[in-house]
Amino acid sequence: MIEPSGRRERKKAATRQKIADTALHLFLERGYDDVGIRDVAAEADVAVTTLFSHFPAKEALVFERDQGFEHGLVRAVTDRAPGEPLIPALRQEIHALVRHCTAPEAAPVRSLIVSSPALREYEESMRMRHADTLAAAIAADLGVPETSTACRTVARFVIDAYALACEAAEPGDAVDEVFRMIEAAWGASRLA
Amino acid sequence: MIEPSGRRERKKAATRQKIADTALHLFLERGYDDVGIRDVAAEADVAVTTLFSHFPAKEALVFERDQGFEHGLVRAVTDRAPGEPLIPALRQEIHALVRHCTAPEAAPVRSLIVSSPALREYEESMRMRHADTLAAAIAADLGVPETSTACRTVARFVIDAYALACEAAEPGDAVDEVFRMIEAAWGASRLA
DNA sequence: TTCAAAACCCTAACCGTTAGTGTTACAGTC
DNA sequence: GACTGTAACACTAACGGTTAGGGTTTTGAA
Repeated sequence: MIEPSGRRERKKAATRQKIADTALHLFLERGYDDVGIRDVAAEADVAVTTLFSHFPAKEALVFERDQGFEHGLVRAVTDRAPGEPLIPALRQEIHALVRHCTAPEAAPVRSLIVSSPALREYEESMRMRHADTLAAAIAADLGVPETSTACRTVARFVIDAYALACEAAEPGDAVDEVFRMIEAAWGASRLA
Repeated sequence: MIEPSGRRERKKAATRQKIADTALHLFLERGYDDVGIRDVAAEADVAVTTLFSHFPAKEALVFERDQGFEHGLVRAVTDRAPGEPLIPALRQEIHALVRHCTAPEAAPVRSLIVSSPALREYEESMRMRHADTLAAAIAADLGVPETSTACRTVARFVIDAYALACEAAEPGDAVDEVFRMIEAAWGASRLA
């Protein structure tokens, strides 16, 4: 109940930031597989255990900037104007997210991820959790049970749209193309 | 070019089988996390290095029986009667696969997988590779480039159908429901 | 018979991750 | 300002999956 004020919070955030920055820097410099956790910890001047108290796994160091992905999707559902249809709102959000991750300044990190199976797997598994969260948000918004197959399906499809577009030659066009398909799929479900 | 005849192949297969059987037995008995690779190797009476020359990772021991999943999907595309439409063929195949994995005798292995995050993640990542293979097969069948977004999309959707149905209360109904959506999505793509 | 390769074994390590056990620095209280 | 609980951090040592290095046996073929 007592929320810590000021310095302690800032120091913690600074430590976390320093670890993430150091890690990304080393990874980009020497490659993900050629930098060990012990290297990162040493360079960031923290103990290995401290590193793991801030991040659940080595891979998480790379996706530090990726916060807000899940939150953004949920908000696209919950915060949309009354009467605004679901799918276009999600389409717009996915457009934004895809632009963000295919931006030129994100290219080094992207190629880092693509070049490491461990990172690709980790990302995929993150996205699946996001799909579950999104499905729950959609179900809540529509007032149907969380286990609704249609909600879970469309949530997965939306995450697929993101993944496919990030790998496509023309990401923006890919989003539109996949979303035309999603729109049709949603129309064919009982909940449309 | 020279294919080894007989005994050597059989012995290798037998070793592989023995490792997989021993592993599954131990996992079901004591739980996935409470059985180490060294336990499995000792019980199967092989060296740890031998085990890893047969299986790429601990998780793979659990999915040994799962061979044919990918192959079945691809064959559903390539071996269908001339003129038979794509989606219903895939629907039928997914129905079969879902029945197989929700069958009562598969329940212990299923709950083993569900209860272990590592196994769930490994399965998810396997399925994604299957989606890529399926996408390539569909693209080849339709004579379009492998990078076709519509093909890659529908392949992912089909894999989603499998995953969603396996977790659904009524797997058969879930397959049908998701495939109604996929059918609509496919119809909305340029390739239909 | 001889030979190369395949399959296997053993040892020792690497690396991500965690448990156990302190130590320090801060926040709220007196 | 001293006191105290606790959050953040450190250190050591280990665990468990995985791999490298290097050797031995089995097998198929010349």
